[in-house]
Amino acid sequence: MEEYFEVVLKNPLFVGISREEAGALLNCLSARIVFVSKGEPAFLEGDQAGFIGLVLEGSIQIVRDDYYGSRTLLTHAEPGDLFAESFACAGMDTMPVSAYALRPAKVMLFDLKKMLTVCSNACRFHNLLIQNLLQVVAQKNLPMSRKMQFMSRTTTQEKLMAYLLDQAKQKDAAEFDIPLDRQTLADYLGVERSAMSAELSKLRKAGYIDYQGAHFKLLKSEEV
Amino acid sequence: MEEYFEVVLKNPLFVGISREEAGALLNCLSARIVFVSKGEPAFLEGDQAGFIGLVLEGSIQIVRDDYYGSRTLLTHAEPGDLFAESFACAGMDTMPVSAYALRPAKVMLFDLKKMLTVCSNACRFHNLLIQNLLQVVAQKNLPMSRKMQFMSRTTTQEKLMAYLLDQAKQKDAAEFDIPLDRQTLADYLGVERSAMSAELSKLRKAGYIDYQGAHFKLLKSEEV
DNA sequence: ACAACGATGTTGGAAATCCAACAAAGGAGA
DNA sequence: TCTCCTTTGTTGGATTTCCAACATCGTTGT
Repeated sequence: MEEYFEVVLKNPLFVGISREEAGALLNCLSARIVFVSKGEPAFLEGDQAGFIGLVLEGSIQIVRDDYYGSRTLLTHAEPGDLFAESFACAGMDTMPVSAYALRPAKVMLFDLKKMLTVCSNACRFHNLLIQNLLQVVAQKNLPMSRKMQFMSRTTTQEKLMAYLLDQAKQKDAAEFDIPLDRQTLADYLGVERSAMSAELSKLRKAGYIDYQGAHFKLLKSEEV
Repeated sequence: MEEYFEVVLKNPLFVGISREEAGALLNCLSARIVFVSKGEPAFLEGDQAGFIGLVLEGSIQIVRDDYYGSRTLLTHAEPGDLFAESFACAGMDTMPVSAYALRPAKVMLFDLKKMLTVCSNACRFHNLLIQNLLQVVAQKNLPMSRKMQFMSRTTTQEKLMAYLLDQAKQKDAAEFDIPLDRQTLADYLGVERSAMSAELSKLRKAGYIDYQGAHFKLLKSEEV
């Protein structure tokens, strides 16, 4: 167990917990470690929910099979990442998704109930943990609703401008660097890369923006 | 205060709290009621975060002003609805959005700290409240990520099929009623209504689905 | 029954997007 | 420096979507 303290403690769920306290805490939560062979499931849709996973080694893919059985990748958890926490915290009784090991994986599982209930040992961690958990779950909301704002615009130009204006606002400057390359940005906005590049060019020609590589500049203050 | 117990208690945040307990609880949380005139802000971007709002009367709009000041509507809270809870729980120090009263409004404000900290009276509610809050916040994630799955498909047909397959799965039946009318569905999927209607027709002609009004039937089991 | 209205389906041209293929630019390594 | 390779930009044709306008259908109210 001890060899994984570092990976575990770097997760935001455990901020405020020291290495010395980790052992007692994990024990109190009756955390258990599970080995998952490559391609095998960590859990399957329909399995009982109510636990939170943390990847220690390898990687876990969360997938959803549709009505006819064809599969969509939802997320991807690497060492240090939590998974299934939204489902557990939302109070679902069974999992609406499945989780498979993309590579041979070790995952640590926590029982949510244990985390929420003040333990008999009256250890000081529960309150801290619950606040951390709340924060972790809440913080997932923000980037998602932000992304939705961009994606729900109709044209590629509008998506781009919404994204760039948001970046400008975050940096509080009309000139800034974006953290995504073109391909990643295109995927993020849900458009095709080359079409997006073309639209960027148009926006530049029209005098709305200027850019070079990842560096962008907003020029006009009118609506686009 | 008492006259609002009904609105307050119907919110999922307070499940498990009886009408008799409400007074003590709200007192313990030092909940305060604020009146907001039509068009006035309940709070502004940059204001200190750390509180949760609940609409008692009227309605509140959450808006975001972009870098140049043009405004986007994010959400809309009616009596009984919470607002700003994600920002507070995510631990943001200042609000990234503003909230205005669309109609003259009364809102109840809770200090998040008070909610998270076990009170000196050792009242039994805090634990319950925190769990409820966690659940409320987590449950916001699920519909959002679901919607994202649909919206991120490239073509309208794919969006429609993804939506319909999801409905089929939820109802666990190849035949089911959808809860949205065409216009609402189009908005939800981020496409244009008439174009969507046309695509529905094509899918029917191609033999993938059949439908009449809100009643849909999946026909082929191959990929679309 | 009839008119009025809202929701849905259909259609045709304009516009935007996708897609594939290629050009250009920039970096990393030999 | 010179490749090789990745990233970014450009282009043209096929496809899809948007948009506006209108047709159809069912409901509601008179």
